[in-house]
Amino acid sequence: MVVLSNNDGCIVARSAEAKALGISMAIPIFKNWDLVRRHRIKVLSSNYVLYGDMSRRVMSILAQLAPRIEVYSIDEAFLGCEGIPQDQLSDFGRQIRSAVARMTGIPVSVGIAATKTLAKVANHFAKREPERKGVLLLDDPELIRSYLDRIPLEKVWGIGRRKAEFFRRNHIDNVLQLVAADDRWIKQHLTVMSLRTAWELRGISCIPLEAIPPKRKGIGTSRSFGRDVRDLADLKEAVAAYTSRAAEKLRCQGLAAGHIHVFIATDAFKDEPFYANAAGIGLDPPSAATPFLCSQAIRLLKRIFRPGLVYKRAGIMLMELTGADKVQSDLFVPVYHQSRQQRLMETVDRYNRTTNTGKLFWAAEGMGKPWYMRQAYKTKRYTTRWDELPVARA
DNA sequence: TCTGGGGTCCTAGGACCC
DNA sequence: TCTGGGGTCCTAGGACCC
Repeated sequence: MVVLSNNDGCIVARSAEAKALGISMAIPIFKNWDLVRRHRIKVLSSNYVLYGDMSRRVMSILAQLAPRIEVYSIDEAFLGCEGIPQDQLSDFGRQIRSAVARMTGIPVSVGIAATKTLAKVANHFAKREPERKGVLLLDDPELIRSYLDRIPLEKVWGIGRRKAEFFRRNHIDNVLQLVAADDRWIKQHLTVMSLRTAWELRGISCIPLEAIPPKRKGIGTSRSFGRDVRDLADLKEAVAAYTSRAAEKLRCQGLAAGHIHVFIATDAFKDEPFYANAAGIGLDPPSAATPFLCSQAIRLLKRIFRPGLVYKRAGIMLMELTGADKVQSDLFVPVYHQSRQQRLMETVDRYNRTTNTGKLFWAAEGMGKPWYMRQAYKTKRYTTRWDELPVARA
């Protein structure tokens, strides 16, 4: 089985069987259709509603078991192990693994070590070495060395392809050599980011656990189109729909935006000349009202739209975020907080949260949405919609 | 024919201030 | 011949993460 990115573009997840058949990560599906048909590989669109719900379930189990939790991404969390005796850490890992499996059916792997970076190394091997049964504690210096000796540079958290290349050009071919490298040299050539990585690999914590998520700096929504978009009218609909989505995320976190940015682009893979442009404007006072944000977004779109082109992608970014209730009052302009606009938005959001059928949306988003992304192989939202519950057959 | 989306952080360089 | 020192803010670009 393989799972595709948005717009059914690239392969972004593969089952063990698909990996064994030589299907590589992040390859466009159209380059793999032969293999897919030959081996009857199941192809699925991604289903973010389902993933989001399962993620929340897993994270809430972890939050009950661990003293502290930092939810790092949809499928990863760092847990603080304060107060758990050293000789019980492996047991704690096994307990996490079995609780999550029992309550969600999802297999997880657990890496335990003195720093986040080393815990990620431990996890890397917990996942891959069957004899570890999904749990690996890295506390012994010799054990740590033996694993650092075996993990490829680019698999270390914070070292990507470019940095690994740079290290190799400079005769650092292995993580142990990086650990032994000179601090000044690392800082000079690769900034403090890599210096932190090196220290973390030596067991000195430089990246603290963040139990309270830091304030968001920007909220964006962008999509590739499911088919050619040439008309300003279609682009306006798409930009309005993306703005509406981003504004929902904004209000969900109680924020207002002080800046809005719109961008559009043609297909970079096509032979035709590539056009991409962006425009932004400050919003004073900051707002979280969809109609206002949409009107601003469409004004910006008109500034960058060039007729006669085939557009492939558009997006909007909301920035300079502040708490909606922290916005400075204005003598001449009504602010969003406690306005009729806000009451309207809250009513719309509440309706859309509590109803299962249909959705209240702005007419500017359009009805047909011909530009909407492809999702030809979508599974059901099994856990969040009454009408899409899994069916058990006798 | 068909190639994802949403983020963060750091640095260098420019423009400006006194 | 010789042209200061100490700051801030902003942006673009690059690298990384999932």
